[in-house]
Amino acid sequence: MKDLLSKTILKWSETLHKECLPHISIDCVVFGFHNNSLKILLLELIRENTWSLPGGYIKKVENMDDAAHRILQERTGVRDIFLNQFKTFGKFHRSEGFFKEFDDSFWLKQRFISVGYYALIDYTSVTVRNDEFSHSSKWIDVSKTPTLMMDHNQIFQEALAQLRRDLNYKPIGLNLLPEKFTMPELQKLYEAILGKKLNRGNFFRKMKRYGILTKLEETRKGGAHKAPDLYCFNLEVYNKALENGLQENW
Amino acid sequence: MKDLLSKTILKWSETLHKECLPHISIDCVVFGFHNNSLKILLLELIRENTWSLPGGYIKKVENMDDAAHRILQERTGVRDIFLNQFKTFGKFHRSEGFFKEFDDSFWLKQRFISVGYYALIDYTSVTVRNDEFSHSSKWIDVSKTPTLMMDHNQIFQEALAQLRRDLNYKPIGLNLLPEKFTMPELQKLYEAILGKKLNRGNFFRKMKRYGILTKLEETRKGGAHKAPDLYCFNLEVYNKALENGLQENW
DNA sequence: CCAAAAGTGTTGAACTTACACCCATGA
DNA sequence: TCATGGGTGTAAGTTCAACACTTTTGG
Repeated sequence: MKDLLSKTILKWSETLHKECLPHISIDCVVFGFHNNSLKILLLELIRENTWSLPGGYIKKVENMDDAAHRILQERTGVRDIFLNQFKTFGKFHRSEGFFKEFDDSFWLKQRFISVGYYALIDYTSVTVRNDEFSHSSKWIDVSKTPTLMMDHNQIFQEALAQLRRDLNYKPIGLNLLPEKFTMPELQKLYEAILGKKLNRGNFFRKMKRYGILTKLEETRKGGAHKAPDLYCFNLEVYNKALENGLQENW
Repeated sequence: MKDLLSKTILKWSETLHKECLPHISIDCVVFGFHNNSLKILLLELIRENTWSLPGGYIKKVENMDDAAHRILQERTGVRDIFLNQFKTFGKFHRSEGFFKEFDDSFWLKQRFISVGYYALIDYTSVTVRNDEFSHSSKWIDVSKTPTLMMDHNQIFQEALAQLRRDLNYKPIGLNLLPEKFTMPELQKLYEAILGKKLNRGNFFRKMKRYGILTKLEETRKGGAHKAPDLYCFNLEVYNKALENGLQENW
């Protein structure tokens, strides 16, 4: 076991042991929206063909939610990320296999219970940074995710399911889109999350009825066709509406 | 610090240290339904006026979900409890205060991140057992909960909120009611969870439309008035219906 | 001019809410 | 007989799905 990943983990073991709580980790499913499709941020580890969700550990004197924010800020450069804790994964064997051939003294080989968060990020505001464990970070379409390490595929699937359930209860559009967006973009986002086509006219009317959008004076110039109107969210109405949830049936 | 609670904790410290994962605990909000009102199971600790949610720790070689089941089985005697993990609580200061005056060597004084589960139990099938830390266990109406230790009031509130959201997605009636029940009982359960009155005729029609109930030949004799019909759930239809959720609007 | 975007109209079905009314029946 | 439970009727209002039609406008 002398590959680069092993060496890197060994190097970090002592620091992690000193600073972080043992047995508890955080895994993040970071959603972004680009080119009309929903994507998640995946890391390719410095060991070949090993994909992982971004994650990290909780410092001994740090709130758990703060740890999740810190982990993602280090990774994406974005402050004030919208984060939602959705489930904690605690199977005894969940990381078995992955660290099999590592030395038992490796801090990362201990049993971990992992708290899952999903994050919503405006794709355009992210500059991904790699760390010592990962040589590349990529946005991957949710329908084309590769096999991930440990139980990360399951964690991702549960995050996506929760995202769907949360669509009418959390400011999902607000956090996945840039400040200004067009109606077709918003519709495509909803379609991507729900995994089905929606009727344009009805979608328009429904959004209008909610009253959560403010139509701006500007339009988006430069496209090949008619310039679509730009909208932004009316934060006051949006947040108030979410208290009781929007409509259920799509 | 020589009161009974301190002594008991000290006595258990070594065993817990050997057998359980540090820094991780489980707290359970156990819901039951009795006398037309929704109740939760609370423990009165052997220190006076200290109320707590039932909880415990995860063994080093045990799945987290199994730990939750074990903890509740020891407490209630019920196997196969319906359990739903709803949120994990990880504030750094969440247990601060409570163990302030305890010796630092106490295993329970370390920082804990607590995984919250809510449980649904048929009230009639429970025989509560106390343990060395609690001298009594009581079912308390959700609207009359006392002040609980640490952040347990918050944990309870979040469990109740999640229970409401889950009403159309989880077999909540099935797990809170005895096998056979009457339509007024089912309606009272829904009213208790949602915290509002529902129209009887419409409730009846809605349940009928779902097709999740099977009307039995028997009636419940012995009441002061007309004997109400007994129903049970049609498990096949019920489970299938829950896959996509029932209706939203109550 | 064309294709995309914006906006409106319509229709039937389904569902909700809020009543009211009738019948059955156990003690 | 009377309070409770069971069951149905109805009317108004809302929402949704599906479809079609018109208008606008950038390049």
